[in-house]
Amino acid sequence: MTEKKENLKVRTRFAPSPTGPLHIGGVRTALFNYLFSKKNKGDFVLRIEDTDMERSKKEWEYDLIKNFEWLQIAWDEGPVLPEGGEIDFKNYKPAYLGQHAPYRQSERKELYKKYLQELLDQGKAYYCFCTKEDVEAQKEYLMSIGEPPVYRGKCRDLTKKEAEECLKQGKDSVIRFRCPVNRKLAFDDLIRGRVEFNSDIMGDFVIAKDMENPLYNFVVVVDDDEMEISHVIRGEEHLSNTPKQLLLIEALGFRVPQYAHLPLILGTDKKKLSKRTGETSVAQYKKEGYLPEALINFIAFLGWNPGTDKEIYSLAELVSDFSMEKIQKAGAIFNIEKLMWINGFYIRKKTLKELTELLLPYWEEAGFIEKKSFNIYSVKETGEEIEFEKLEKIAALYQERLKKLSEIIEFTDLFFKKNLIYEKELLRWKQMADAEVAESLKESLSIIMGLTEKDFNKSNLEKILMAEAEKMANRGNLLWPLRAALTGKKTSAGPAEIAEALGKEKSAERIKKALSLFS
RNA sequence: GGCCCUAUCGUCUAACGGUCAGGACAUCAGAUUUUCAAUCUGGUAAUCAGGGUUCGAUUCCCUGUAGGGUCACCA
Repeated sequence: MTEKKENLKVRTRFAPSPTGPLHIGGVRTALFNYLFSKKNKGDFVLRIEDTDMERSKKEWEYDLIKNFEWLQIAWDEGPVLPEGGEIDFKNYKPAYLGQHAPYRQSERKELYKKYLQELLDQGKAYYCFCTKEDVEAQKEYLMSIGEPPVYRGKCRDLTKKEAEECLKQGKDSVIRFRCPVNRKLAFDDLIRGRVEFNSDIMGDFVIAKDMENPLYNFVVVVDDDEMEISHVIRGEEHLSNTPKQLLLIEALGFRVPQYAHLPLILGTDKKKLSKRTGETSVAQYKKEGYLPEALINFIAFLGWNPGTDKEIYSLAELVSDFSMEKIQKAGAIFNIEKLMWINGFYIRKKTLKELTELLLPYWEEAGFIEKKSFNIYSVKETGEEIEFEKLEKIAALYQERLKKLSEIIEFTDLFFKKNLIYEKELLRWKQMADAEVAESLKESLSIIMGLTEKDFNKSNLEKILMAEAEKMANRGNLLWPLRAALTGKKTSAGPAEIAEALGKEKSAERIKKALSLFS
């Protein structure tokens, strides 16, 4: 039964259930499957496990595909988004790419039925008519005496005739797998090495509610075989499902794939990453302004590393350097600090145009600007027009300050607001007296007014400003009140660059406003 | 509770059985700065415990401890 799929093409799969938003753990599993298959010139398959019709939703399936598109993780086979705009989820059906379509389990029921019937006919599976309550009570009892809580009902000894009789009477039933007694089940996990289980710990588990509703452990085995999956790479939470699947594979006469159980991604509480201990949905990270390349780079390094000091990796580089042997065995805590650092790094790497384009939706979302025509936006609060190049200048000021794109809102509101609201005290640098602050602002104002519209740029401003500032006891005496007047903030980029981005008129206006606080 | 998995700085991790136990993030100090950021320099910081095996264990073995996963008519 341990005949391996050697010499076969490498084929991996990611098989999510569309029961919620795509989460980080899912991305990691998908990523490693993708990397391994690409590294080995193989195929990567996406299969939608929607056998649980109650919990599965097409919206989630759509969300999943959308997010992978954003992450740029592409599959060779599986569902792809239909062309066109609005999605009607009631009738939503993806197109399928590949030889083994459909890739949705809900559309593959005939296949499962065939194998289910086969197991039933061979007596390897049987109908069970025990009530949920009875099974539950038995489990609790077994647990209380320290035995494995497995099904040891009587239905396994029912003759086919008796079973048929019960079926005819319309008794509630499920289909169980006849689990062999005291069988050693071993496999060589690519990450963990040899792992052994005894068949007695699982009892006769349920493989289908009925002929129409097969369950996870059964369908996985059928699909993986039918789709010729060579390597099953999945989270460690599936480790204990493996012996059940091994048994099913044997019963159905399938070939055993190679298994690789990935360490879990942990929350700060060291438990499996969940909503409680940190954001888990990819969509949320996207919304906050994490770049896909940062997320991929970061997630790849959760439980894997190339064995060198290189830490910045594109998806393509990951493919070429990936190796299963370098995968960690222990779980890894999702460390948001490092993600932020990597994200900041990738933000700094963007061209100004790219960055500005990425920021546009955030400014629009915040209600700062509105697109008017190609390259022209209007500032909503003032009605002024602002062209893309100007927005680029603003973006440039914050490129090295951003850790995530959404931060741009709090950084740049000053460019889009009519009036700034701040305390008078903000304008004071160290121990300056009121009169000194006013004097300083007047000096700045005259410098600004002294420049023509044409000469009003960062380098000219900096030259004059610094020359003046040097004359003072402390450069801050000139620079701080000016910067504070222009921005209304404790922290920001330098005054010259802010003034340039703001423009002469607006800069002057802001200084006058600040000055008015001292009269 | 049964079964299974795991264990190096706070975090992610490197180290054919021989290294001053290395790197990155975070942190601290310094340089640069009007502020913040970025950048540069430097520092603090780890082999879970106890037994073996060995000339020599972070590394191999055992026991313990701790953490995690899983025991559905979910996946």
